[in-house]
Amino acid sequence: MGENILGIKKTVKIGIIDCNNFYVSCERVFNPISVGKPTVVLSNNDGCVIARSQEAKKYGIKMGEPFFSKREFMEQKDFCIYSSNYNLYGDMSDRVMNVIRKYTNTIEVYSIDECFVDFSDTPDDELEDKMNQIRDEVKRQVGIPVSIGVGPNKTLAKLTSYLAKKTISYSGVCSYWSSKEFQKKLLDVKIDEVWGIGRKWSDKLNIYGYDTVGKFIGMDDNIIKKWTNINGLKTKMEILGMYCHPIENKIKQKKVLASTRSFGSDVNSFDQICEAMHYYIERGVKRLTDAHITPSSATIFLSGNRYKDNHHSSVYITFNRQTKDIKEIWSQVYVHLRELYDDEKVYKKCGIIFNKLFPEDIEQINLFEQEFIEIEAPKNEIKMWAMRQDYLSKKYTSSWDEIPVIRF
DNA sequence: TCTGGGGTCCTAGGACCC
DNA sequence: TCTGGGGTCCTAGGACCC
Repeated sequence: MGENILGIKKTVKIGIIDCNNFYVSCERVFNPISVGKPTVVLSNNDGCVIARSQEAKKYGIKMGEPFFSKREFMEQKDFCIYSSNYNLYGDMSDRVMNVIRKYTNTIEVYSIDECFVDFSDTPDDELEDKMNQIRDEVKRQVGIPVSIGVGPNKTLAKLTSYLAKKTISYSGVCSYWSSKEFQKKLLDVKIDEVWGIGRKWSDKLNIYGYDTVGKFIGMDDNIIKKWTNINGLKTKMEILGMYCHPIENKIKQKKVLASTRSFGSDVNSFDQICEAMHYYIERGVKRLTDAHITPSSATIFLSGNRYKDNHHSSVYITFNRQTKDIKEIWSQVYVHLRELYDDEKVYKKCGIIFNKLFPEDIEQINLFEQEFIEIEAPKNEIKMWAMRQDYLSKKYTSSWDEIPVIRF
């Protein structure tokens, strides 16, 4: 190997390792009864489907489908249904990544269920062995099945992985260089399947007939730039074999941290909004503390049901100093929340987004620091806003009380 | 009456990702 | 009845400066 279909020399080998149906696979490790049965995992509030087993996909259950519209069908077909259990998934994700780290020094954890790795130093004739080893060891040690695609850049690694999954003979690992036939097939992939081309852009491209990878790379650069932005053009360049998106080996400093939730039911009381907002602040501060960062400003927002009365209001708050103190944050948030809240409206969601995050050892001095008037925290007793989780599995890996017990 | 040009910074909105 | 949450980045436009 060495050249791709367009005659460009290969210089790097980027792998994408992603967990198959990740949330479903996590549930199955601890609930083997679900293996072989159609299985889904639901979003917060048991709102919509966010993960599906192969069996569920065969029944036509779509990603993002509202649960209520398919609930009866799923019960009839004896589906296994789970509320999302992020404690479990986060922990399983760490375990998967740690196994992969034994095989490579260059890894970018791209999301909870996938990572990019650099295989450039692996000789061509050892690559497939190595990919198989990783896949087997993750399965053996963590119990999660993964797929691996490798190509000259991230976009082509993703495309390789996508196409391989659609191919029956595929056994979990696949290389861009495995055959010229394979590379030709990439040109027929629908444009909306390409990493970096989302719904809005693919709609526009489809209207003008640029509906496949092959047609997209034939487009004029300036047109692409005009219809999308610089990243759309980078996507074309990567499909042509250029290397535009390097692997981010270091953990990136977060720029914002959001803590928000939809309510379990509609809310039209200020006291309940306060309870919810205070709770989200507590959760957000916990995550700020874990990440060793401190905010100096935040945006709070209140919004209605986006499928009914789609109202939204927000306010940007600069704290009197950089702070992680819940009382201090609450006292400043409360004043603005009071102003934002409208008695006439019904709310479905609220939250806080912390901005201007600094590492906790760097203190930003504010010359005009003011004292704050402390506002009492709301009493947590109504909880109409609390989210629904009717199908929650246990914290098998992160709570001593819920560790699975094996009986002989 | 006529009303520059170039630069930075900030924000809102909209696209993308999982 | 019931429709997720948490991110990043780009661009346009306004404020402000000289």
